[in-house]
Amino acid sequence: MKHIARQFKAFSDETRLRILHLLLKGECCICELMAVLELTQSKVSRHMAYLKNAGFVTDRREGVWMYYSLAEPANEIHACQVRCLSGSFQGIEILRQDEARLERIKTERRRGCASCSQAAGSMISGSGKGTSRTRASETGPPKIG
Amino acid sequence: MKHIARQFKAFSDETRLRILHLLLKGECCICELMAVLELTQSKVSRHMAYLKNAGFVTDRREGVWMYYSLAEPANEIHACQVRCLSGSFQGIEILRQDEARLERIKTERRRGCASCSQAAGSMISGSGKGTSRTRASETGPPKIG
DNA sequence: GTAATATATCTGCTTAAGCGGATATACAAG
DNA sequence: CTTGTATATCCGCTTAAGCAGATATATTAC
Repeated sequence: MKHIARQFKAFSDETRLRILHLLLKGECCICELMAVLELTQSKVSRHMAYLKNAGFVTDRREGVWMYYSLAEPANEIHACQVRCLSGSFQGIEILRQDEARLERIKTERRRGCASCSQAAGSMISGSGKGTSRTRASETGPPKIG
Repeated sequence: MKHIARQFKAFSDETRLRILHLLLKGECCICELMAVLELTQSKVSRHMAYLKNAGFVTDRREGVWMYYSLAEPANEIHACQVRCLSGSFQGIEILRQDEARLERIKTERRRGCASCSQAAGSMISGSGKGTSRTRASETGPPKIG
């Protein structure tokens, strides 16, 4: 009973809904979510912990990067909740925008540009580094596909 | 978007889930919910206001009594949410108990016994009054069917 | 009008969420 | 080992939820 309330509570925050919506499109890492939703690192991380705790999300480490994706539904209730969530996302403008931005960012990454340097600061302060390859992108973790 | 978060938030409280579960079985008045769930009057009333505000519940006045029931789904999202909710209630022991208690209380009412006298106090303090008919039950508003 | 009853709302309080910013941890590379 | 990067967690704060108890409103009966 408490668990059910907790599950719905996971859906009761606008930021978490936007995150879940992006995860419906596929696996994301924290830095992608930060970039798409323009949120601080701690905020994204905290919400991911919440969603993981509620059982909706799983993570996978790949080097330094954590990749998050929707968990396989544990039971019919869980599956129903996710379907319901997905249905609720129809026709919401801000979510369409998020999706477009995510695609752009994923594409940029494929072309070798790092969407993530140091959290919400050093990329801006060290402005030259944005276009030049970072060591991180050379070693390749945020490659997709 | 905010609206969706708010709707799910309506499902994120254990008391509200229990109330919604009872309303799935049919119309109830505040005093029935108080009796079944053993809650204070202000607590039930507050949650009803919340649910009404979120669009899940409508009310109907009949004399002094307010009857609450699930609102007709306003759209497919709403309908889906209610289906999902209903599915989430399967096999939860406390909800089965609530349901049984509701049936008992509705039956008692049909036989003329008042399940509601003054809110959570005078019925207990004035212990003799519990079994004797109150004026309210003589005039008959909480009759069912 | 008064009295009684059912429900709604306000008041003051406690607890939980959510936040930004700081710090800690985990991993990779040298 | 040190350095750098990505993420997680802690700290202090602010705001929202939820609560009991008190009060207000609405309706009925007289």
